[in-house]
Amino acid sequence: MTVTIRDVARAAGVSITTVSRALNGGDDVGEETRRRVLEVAKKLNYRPSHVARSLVLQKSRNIGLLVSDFNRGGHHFMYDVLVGVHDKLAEYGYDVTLVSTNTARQQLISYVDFCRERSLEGVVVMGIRLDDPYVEEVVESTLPSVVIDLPLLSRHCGYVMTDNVNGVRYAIRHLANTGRQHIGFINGYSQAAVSIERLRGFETAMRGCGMPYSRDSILHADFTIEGGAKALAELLERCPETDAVFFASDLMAIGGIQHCKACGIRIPDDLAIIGFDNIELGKFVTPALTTVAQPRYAMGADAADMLVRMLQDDEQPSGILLPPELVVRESA
Amino acid sequence: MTVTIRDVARAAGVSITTVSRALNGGDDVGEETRRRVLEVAKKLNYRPSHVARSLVLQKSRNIGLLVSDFNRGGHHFMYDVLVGVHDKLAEYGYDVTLVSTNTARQQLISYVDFCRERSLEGVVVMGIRLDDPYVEEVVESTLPSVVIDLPLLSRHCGYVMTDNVNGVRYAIRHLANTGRQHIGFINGYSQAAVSIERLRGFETAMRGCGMPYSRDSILHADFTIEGGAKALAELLERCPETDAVFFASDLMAIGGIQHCKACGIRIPDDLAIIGFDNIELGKFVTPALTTVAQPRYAMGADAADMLVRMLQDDEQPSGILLPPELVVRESA
DNA sequence: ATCGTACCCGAAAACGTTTCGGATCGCAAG
DNA sequence: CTTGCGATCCGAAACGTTTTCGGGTACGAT
Repeated sequence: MTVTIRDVARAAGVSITTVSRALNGGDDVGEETRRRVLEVAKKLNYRPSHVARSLVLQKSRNIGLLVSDFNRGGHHFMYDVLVGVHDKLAEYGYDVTLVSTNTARQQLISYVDFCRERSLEGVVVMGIRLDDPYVEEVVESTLPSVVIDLPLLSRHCGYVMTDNVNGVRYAIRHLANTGRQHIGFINGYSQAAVSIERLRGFETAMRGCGMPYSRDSILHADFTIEGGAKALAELLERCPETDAVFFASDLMAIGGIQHCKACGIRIPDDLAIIGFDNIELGKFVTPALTTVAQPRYAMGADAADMLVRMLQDDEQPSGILLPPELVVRESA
Repeated sequence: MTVTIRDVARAAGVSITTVSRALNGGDDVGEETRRRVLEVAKKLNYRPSHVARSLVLQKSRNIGLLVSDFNRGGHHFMYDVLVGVHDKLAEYGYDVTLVSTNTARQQLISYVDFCRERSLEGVVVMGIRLDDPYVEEVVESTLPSVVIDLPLLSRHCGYVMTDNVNGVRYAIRHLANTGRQHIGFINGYSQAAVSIERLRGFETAMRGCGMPYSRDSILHADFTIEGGAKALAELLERCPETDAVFFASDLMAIGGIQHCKACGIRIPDDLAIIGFDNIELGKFVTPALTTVAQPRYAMGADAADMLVRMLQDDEQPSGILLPPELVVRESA
């Protein structure tokens, strides 16, 4: 049925050793023989079996893409990162297999064991949170891994994330430059690593602009539209003088916009709004959302790149911060 | 380093044959022996090597998810389908590896060969078009496959798609029921299979409602926002009496909305608009978009399900039509 | 004593590769 | 004539499993 190296050897009148060498560019095979072997291999449409090769080489050239929670909000984010990871890995000749944590299978065994079973050489992790039970495993295991959006660094674990601190600074600076005086901040789920970073960014940026702010003007929501709307309502009740709000995600910002529409608050005249993420949606809400863009595809590609360098050149893992970009539209 | 079946055998004082049998539930192994083997295996944290097993069983329990063009518009669509495919396959104990057609690697060898190299047992295909060179390969190859959104049926190839005809009918019926008299249709890229289906749906639905329409009121665009806007402009020029438009995609419909805003056309008073896809965006544009929803996750899950049944029970492939749903919001 | 019958268990082949350590040959050098 | 050597090739082991086939043991019946 399937044509093996033995078939090629027989058809070319040489040993399988010679076929292997001829195909893999080994040096001790005659020029004439190599030509014949290549020709026969092509005629038979021979494809070397990756699983047999993996077995003997003890390398699968296969890496896992671990998605901690597949059906969480950030579709766009996940998808773009995924494509970035795939493209870069394909470029290096690696395959990628999907690994999710929320299927019944993975509940039973640890994800490291899951990868060991499949001889995955490494793994790119995304969608994980600080309070996730996986964090410990990722950090301590010897399985090479790169985490997206969570600053985990160890002997075998690196990370790539957006430079949230500077991203927030761009936003705050823009608000200050356009004359806003009382800036509120609606942050995300407090156990998300990005929330911590963005809070730090907010505080340093405010201080950098010499702008006073009170604890009252910093709220937490849950990254959803409804959460954003509710949080904004509370913020405005606490601090009625607020004339600008920075949301830690576009979805929450859109919730904010909806709240304003419902209350007759004019954007950006009465209140300026800036989000974070640059989801496609933001371009189409009215007013169009000013936001901080993350280089999603690049995050995936860079993560893959770092993982490959760890595997091939056994480079030390590192932490990479990718520059965000302020996208000014109508809402601020 | 890694613990193999041999280590377990040694530690348990039995042969590797017995270990294999004990772990896989073979029947001719003593109860006491089995207990001991299981215990030792657990203590050593033994994980059977999938690649070794794949080699001897000649089955990889691994299926490919072929994405014809990763970075085309339909992010949401692709992602949801992907998750559906993954979840269902995980449930059955299959792994899924990503296969894309637009990397340099896949340009060199056919996708069937790509799958053969990796011993993939089957493949779910999405994002493919009628004029795609892959179509022929998918249909003719003996590699079990299920195609999303393209009605390809052969000995080893089935498909699952939304019931576009009925989806369109729901939309048209809604427009007719709300008193619209002159309905236009802006279709997508003509080589997309769904476009053909949707055109068919439009024609039968219009006839079903006893509503006259001219060829002039049917236009083609390219599934993009800009394309939708331009197409609507031309439609209104050709047929100024138009009081409702059905777009073959939400993105194009949103383009239509933008055009209306720019021209001062009121929605839905002057013009009713309905889209197709139910992308997240539609909920947030103003006016909120009325649209036909596709069961994206279910499409992926059903495709996976069918593929597994082909593999395990060698069932014949079939064509599955999933019911769409009309989501009425503000634009019609 | 012989036979049959369960019941356990192991040796070895097989899956398709890569690679190590020779083997053969021709030819130049001693 | 031996020796050495480069060039070219091959045999066989190894990777970690599953499975076929057969061997052994114990026990009861003939």
